[in-house]
Amino acid sequence: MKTRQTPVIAARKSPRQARSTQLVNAILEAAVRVLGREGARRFTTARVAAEAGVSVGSLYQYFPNKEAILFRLQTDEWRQTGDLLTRILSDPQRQPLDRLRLAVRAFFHSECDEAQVRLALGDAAPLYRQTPEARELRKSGARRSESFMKEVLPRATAAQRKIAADIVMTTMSAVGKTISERTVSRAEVDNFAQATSDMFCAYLQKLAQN
Amino acid sequence: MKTRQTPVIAARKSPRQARSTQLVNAILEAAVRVLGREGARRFTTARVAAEAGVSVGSLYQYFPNKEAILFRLQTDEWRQTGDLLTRILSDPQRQPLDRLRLAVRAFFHSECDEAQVRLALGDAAPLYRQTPEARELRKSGARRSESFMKEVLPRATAAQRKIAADIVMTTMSAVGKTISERTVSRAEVDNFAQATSDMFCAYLQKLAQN
Amino acid sequence: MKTRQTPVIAARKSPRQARSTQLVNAILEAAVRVLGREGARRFTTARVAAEAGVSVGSLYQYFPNKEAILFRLQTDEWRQTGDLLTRILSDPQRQPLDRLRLAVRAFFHSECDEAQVRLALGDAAPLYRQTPEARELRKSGARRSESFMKEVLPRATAAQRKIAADIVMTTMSAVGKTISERTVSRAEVDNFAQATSDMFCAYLQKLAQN
Amino acid sequence: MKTRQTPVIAARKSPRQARSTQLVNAILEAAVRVLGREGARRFTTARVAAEAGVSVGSLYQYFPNKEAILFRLQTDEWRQTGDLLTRILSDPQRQPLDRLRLAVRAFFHSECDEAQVRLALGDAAPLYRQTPEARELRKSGARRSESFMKEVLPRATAAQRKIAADIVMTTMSAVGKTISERTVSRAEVDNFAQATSDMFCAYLQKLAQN
DNA sequence: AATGAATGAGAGTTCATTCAT
DNA sequence: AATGAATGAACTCTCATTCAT
Repeated sequence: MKTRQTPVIAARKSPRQARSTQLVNAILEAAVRVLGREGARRFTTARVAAEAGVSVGSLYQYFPNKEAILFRLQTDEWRQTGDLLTRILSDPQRQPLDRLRLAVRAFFHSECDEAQVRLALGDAAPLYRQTPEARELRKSGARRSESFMKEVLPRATAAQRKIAADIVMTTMSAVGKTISERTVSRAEVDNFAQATSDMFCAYLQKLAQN
Repeated sequence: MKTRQTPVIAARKSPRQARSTQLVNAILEAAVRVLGREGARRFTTARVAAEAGVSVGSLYQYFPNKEAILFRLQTDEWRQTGDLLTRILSDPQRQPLDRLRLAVRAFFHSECDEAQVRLALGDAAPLYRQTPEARELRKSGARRSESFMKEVLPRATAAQRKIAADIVMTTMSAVGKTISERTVSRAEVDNFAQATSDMFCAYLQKLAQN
Repeated sequence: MKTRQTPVIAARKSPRQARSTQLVNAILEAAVRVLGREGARRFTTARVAAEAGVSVGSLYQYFPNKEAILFRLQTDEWRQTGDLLTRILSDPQRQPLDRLRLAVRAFFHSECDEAQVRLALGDAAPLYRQTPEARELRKSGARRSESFMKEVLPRATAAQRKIAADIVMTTMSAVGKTISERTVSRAEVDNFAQATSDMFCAYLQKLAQN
Repeated sequence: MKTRQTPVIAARKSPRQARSTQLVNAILEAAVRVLGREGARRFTTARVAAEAGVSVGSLYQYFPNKEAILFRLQTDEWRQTGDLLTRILSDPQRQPLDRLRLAVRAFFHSECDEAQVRLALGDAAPLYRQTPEARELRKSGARRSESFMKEVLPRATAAQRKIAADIVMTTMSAVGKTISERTVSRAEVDNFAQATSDMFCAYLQKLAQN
């Protein structure tokens, strides 16, 4: 048949039993390995199934299609990163801008871990982009970021905070992705995180003055 | 992406060369249309050839493989954008930071033109990423940007200027790509360009103070 | 993919050149052999291509999908039979009811030729039923039949002729198909044709009396 | 096809048998629904089992394979229709030809009920055609029909009656199937039944005269 | 008896590339 | 130089059936 326009990517069944969960995990781990080793182009259901030591049929019992696997991988990743950022940005022990610096650094490093997989996942983005779940995660990121801005820009209007939040988050994520694509050393990543944070801080301080 | 046009200098070439150039252009233009209309997934040599009114065989006479077409498209695009930025950033009539603001705006708008094609080209990136030409173009971008920084940060060290140039350019290009993926109005793009410029200016002014 | 709802079954290209025509014919003949030998269930594009001594790719150059092959086979068949019936039913040399008797006999025999293939084609009907072309052919059959009824029932109303035409044609085709499914001898087919004709004649004569 | 119901005699059976019967009926009812809703192409054991609220394994405990389900469905249907026809055709209260008219009408309407399922069942015919049971049912139909002909054609030879019975039954069933495939209104079905009966009566009356 | 996860052959279809004409 | 028919490996996904639990 025919190629589906908007692919269905919700997981096929909620793995209630331990066995299922194991299988799903085995598949996801295999997917990461295939993606890392072979790249997005050679990421096929057959290869993933073989790598997971599972039959294609079983794979399709848990994921309705190839996109669903990639989507799940990306979603898990986004959720993890989101949690990390939330934890850092809402730590009451530190000054807001210090938290921001830490967040940038942590985010950049997390992006650079398994850069190969991330790259491949990015390459596969056309397969899962524009799904409701992706939108939802973006929104929750926006909420987190705006609530952080309340602390940094207490006197700004909601609109001002919104744009500041948007620009900072967009920049962080876009730049993080870019540097993860250049294969760079930890030190270089730190430098980049430093510079990026400097830029954010300069910007936010200036906004706070007005 | 501006519509490709047969360059005037083609008239000077031998008939054979002129023919080739025409063909190559026809193919490139067709490729843009196919990419825009069908997306990266359905971008096939057969479709491009048909769209160009040319046989597959002829296509392969001018491009060794599918990737080469995409690469050429991206390269041309980068070159055009690079020229645009060079022109704006080196305009002696305006203050450096004003030039930067103009550059960001122009770049964002250029990224948002034919966003569909750009997205598709991005999706196709795995096919041409990491080629020497891509590297070369990045370097020349870096040079342009560093020379601009000499004007803005006259007292900074080369290393400082380098990192500032890097962060500004990386941010501009990554953010530009991101917003071109969200389908947004001209006004929103302007807002984003404004905010991004504010951030750059705040950062560079702070650096200039030290 | 995905299974297409209403399949596209128009032939992919009009075989202008002799080569193409040969190929198309080779494929159609191979299809008949596969259908006859393996049945509708095992009728696959791969098998047809192999039987035709052609690659799958070539097959798909001439037929957009599997259904199209079956549809073409059925269409050719219908057209042939339609021509045969038209020829017989409009022969001015014979009495109308004699023509009808001949038509029934010819039709039943034609149905019983290659009964195996016909059966398989019938089994495959769900794949091509309800296409515009199929409808068109049914309509042209109805026209032929109604014009024949003008001769047999000159004094009947259009509505009466229409229903007579419909019932006779429907019966002929339905019964023809049924007896081709029972594997029967030529003599038995003749007997059946005789009886069916008797029934038609009794009916039409009675109608003509009123 | 009437909705299947748990027969009253099930109460007399041992609990084990009752359970089996219930399960078999649940599966058969589910099969009808799947066939009607999804068509022959998508009629799968998994779907039937799910629809019946039963595991695939259980399904295979009662039916050796997919074909068996369809066969059973068709068989039941044939038996029901056969009973209906027997009842009508042997009613001593009415004239034979009136009974025939009633039988045709009842048969056509029964064929048109759940036409979707019947169509699907027909599409699935290759899976169960040519089984001994199918043959047996056809024979019993022939017997019923020949015994009816004894009343209508008392002076005809056995051979004459045989062929008359055959042609009438074949026509009725073939035409019934055909009109159930065209989606038509009750009124149209009545018209068709009327015309078909007229044809049968004209034929049989003529035969009776000789 | 009942379950339903697992299997894996097999289906339809696409497409980059070649090469005889 | 140009054509475009031909190739066939590769891909995604389905489903009848089995069998360990």
